[in-house]
Amino acid sequence: MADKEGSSSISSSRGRPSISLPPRNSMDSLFSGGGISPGPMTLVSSFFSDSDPDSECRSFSQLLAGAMTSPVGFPPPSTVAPPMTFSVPNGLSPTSLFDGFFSPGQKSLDGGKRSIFGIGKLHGKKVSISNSLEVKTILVVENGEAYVHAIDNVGCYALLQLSNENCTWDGPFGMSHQQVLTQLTAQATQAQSQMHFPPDYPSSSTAAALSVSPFQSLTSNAAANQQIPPPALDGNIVNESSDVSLSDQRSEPASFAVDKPADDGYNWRKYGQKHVKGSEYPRSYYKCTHPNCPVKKKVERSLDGQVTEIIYKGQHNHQPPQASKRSKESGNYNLQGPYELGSEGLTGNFNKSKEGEPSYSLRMKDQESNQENDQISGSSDSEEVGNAETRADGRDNDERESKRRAVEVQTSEAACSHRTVAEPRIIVQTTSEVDLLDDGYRWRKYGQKVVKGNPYPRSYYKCTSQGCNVRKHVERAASDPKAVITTYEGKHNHDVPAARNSSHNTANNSMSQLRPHHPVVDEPAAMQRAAFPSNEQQPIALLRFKEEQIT
DNA sequence: TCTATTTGACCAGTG
DNA sequence: GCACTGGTCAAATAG
Repeated sequence: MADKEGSSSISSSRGRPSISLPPRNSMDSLFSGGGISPGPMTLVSSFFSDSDPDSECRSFSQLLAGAMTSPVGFPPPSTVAPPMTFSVPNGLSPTSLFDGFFSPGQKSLDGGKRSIFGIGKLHGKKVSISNSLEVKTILVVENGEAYVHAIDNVGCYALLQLSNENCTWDGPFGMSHQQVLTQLTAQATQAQSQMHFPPDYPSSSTAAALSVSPFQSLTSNAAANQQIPPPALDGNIVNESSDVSLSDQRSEPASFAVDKPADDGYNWRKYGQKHVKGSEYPRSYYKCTHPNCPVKKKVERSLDGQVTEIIYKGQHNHQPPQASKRSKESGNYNLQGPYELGSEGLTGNFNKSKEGEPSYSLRMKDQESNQENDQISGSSDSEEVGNAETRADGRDNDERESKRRAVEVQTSEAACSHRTVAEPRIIVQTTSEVDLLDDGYRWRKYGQKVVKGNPYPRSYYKCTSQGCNVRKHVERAASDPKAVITTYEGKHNHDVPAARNSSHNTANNSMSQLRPHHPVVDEPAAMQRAAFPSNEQQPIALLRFKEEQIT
């Protein structure tokens, strides 16, 4: 594999070997299989191959590729980046960088199968790898110098050399690749403001940075922006949460699949998989790995790894694992913390976090696009839902905790503008106490069963609306018949029946109405209802609260 | 050797 | 009560 870059011409540059970037076709061949063994290259390959050259979202590499006899014919001459030469330290080639990235015995942080992020060894050098939405990078630390090897989603390669003069090296990765990428992104933002792309040219911030000055030392910016946090560049998040984008492009799921579902702040262990009837895709079952935590989730994904649906069940009885720990364990980054974003461009795309707020709250703040809401919803968990409920009903936490609730966070299937794959549909199912019993919908009891240890039967209801598959289970506590556990499954595909949707039920149903899931900024329910008067006008992310009053 | 995933078997819910 | 289906367990397997 290391020899597969035969099309690259090696020359000397500043004492280091350098290569001229081969034409796009050659680069494609490097990353599109053809004897490439599974592993990181496969990952890269799939990542690249998924890019649609005809899509509207064109990346910087397409710009570059266009300048280099690109088959996609980009970019317009006025925006063509100058031909570039890329240097590679110690004779490493772009392909050799990715070849055998994780040597035997080395384990990537997500288990070594799909190395979306990890630290490994390459030719005796410690390297880290990450992928963003558009750019994969490998940070190679060698003799106190750092090199960032970046490959974007159409296979264009660039090498950037970092000076350590102004960087803090507190370890082999003192300056993380996130920081590097942040620098790139910051540069890109600046570059974007200086470059004039055609109107139909979606920005590609990180890419732009690379295309503008692939060899530009990042030292100065690095020093100035050391506090700039690493935004969520991790592919795991991008893939399934897709909450943060490096640019103002719509975020999109990466094409490569990951074994672990969305990084929602918790650690999960897969305990089963089954092909479910009615679904062409297998369903995976995950448990929260925290001891005694009952939370589970089901993830359905398509054959190419795209998550089509995530269903959460239960409530975490613990705090999310420390982000730093998770970073080590799963390769994800801490989204918490006081971010000091160094550029307006970044500010517009990344959400700051309030200190102490969960990372998923970070993602939920200031959501503008529906898709972002989608991702955020997917990242949320029961605790988050609880927070949202608190704000929604105005009750204090204690009371809330004593209430039974069934919350459904539903996301629509907004597709990326240039993708046909739907975003995952995410449902959160939790149960706790509630007063019962009219939730506005009409139910048909279809079963009842006496459970061992409980003198009261457990009842099963189905929504009576034709074609609606929502069900609920109602169980009374053995100790207190007024304490009822109601579990909802599924999502109503219709409005609340009119007769129940008016008059006295209006107030009660205010929680049942579809509401935007926006736990940070509270809105009067009436306003939200006005904004989303029907299911057909649902926002992408919705919360449905159901409370039932026992009579 | 350890850990996570896979997968067939089993069980409970549902029609 | 039976058959089907979804959810879970746990041994086998892979990394």
